[in-house]
Amino acid sequence: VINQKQNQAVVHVQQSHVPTYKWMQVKRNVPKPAVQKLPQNTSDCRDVSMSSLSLSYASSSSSTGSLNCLTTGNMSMANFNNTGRTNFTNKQLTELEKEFHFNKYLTRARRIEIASALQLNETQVKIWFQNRRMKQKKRMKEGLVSSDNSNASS
Amino acid sequence: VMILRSRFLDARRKRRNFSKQASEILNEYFYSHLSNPYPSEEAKEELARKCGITVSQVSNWFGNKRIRYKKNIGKAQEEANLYAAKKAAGASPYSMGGASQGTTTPM
DNA sequence: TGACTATGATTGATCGGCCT
DNA sequence: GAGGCCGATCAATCATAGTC
Repeated sequence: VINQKQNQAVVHVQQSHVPTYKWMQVKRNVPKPAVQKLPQNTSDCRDVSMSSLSLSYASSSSSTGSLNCLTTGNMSMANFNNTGRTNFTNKQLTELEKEFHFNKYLTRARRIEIASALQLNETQVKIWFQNRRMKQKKRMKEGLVSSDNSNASS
Repeated sequence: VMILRSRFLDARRKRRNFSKQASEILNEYFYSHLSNPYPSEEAKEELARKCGITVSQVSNWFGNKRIRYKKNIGKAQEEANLYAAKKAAGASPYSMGGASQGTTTPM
C-alpha cells in the first residue's frame, strides 16, 4: 500500500506504555459546523418511497430540462446535521440513482443540471457519483452485482 | 426526532459478529502493528482468508478499529497492553504468516 | 423483556496521487 | 495549474447482536 502518512513517528509517550502514533492524531478537515437546522416541515425526507418524480431521462447524457420537478414547496434541500455531513433526501438519492443507471459518468453540463434540480452543489453531485462508482465496483468484486444494478433488497 | 433515519430500511445491513478466533487474529495484527495499522491489500487478503471473511470486511474492521481506538485511547490501551503481553508470552495461537517486521517499534 | 453496550456496515466527504 | 477520477480512509450514524 502507498505510504499514506508514513506514520511510524511517535509523537509523544503517554503515561501508559503505549505510545501515541501519528495516525492516532490524524484529523480530517470536517466540513463545517453547519448550523443549519431545518424546520419541522422537512419531516422525513428520507422516507418518501421513491414515488412520483416524473423525470424524463434520455438514456444518454444531455437531456435538457428533465429534472426540474423536485423543488416542491416544503422539501427543497438536503439536511445537515451538526457534523456538517449532508443527509441526502430520499428524493435526491432516488434521482441520483436514476441518473447513475443511465450514466456512470457525468458531463459538466449534466452535473450542473442535476445539482440545480436537486439543490445540491456540483461537488456533492460529483462526489456522489464517484462514491457510487466505487460502491458498484466493490459490490461487483464481491459478486453481489452482475454488472449493472446493485439493488440487493427483496 | 426528525433524525431522518430509516436508511432504506437497510435489509442488507444484516450482520453477524465475527468468530472469536477471527477477532483474535484481527486484534493481534492490529496491536502488533499499532504504529501503523494499515494493512496492505495483500495483508488484508491474508487476514480475510484466515478469518473467513471478505477483504471488505477486513477493511471495515480496521476502519472501525482505528476510529474507535482513537475515540477511547484509554480503554483501547488496556487492550493494547493486553495484546502486547500476550505477544510477549510468545504463544500466538493465530500466527500471522507473512510480513512480520518491526512490530509496534515504539521508537 | 427492556435498557445499554459492542460491533459490523454504510456513506458523505477528505486526502494524496495520477492523469489529461 | 486546474479539475476529475481512483483508492483508501475518516467520521458519524445506523441497525443488529450480545449482555445484564
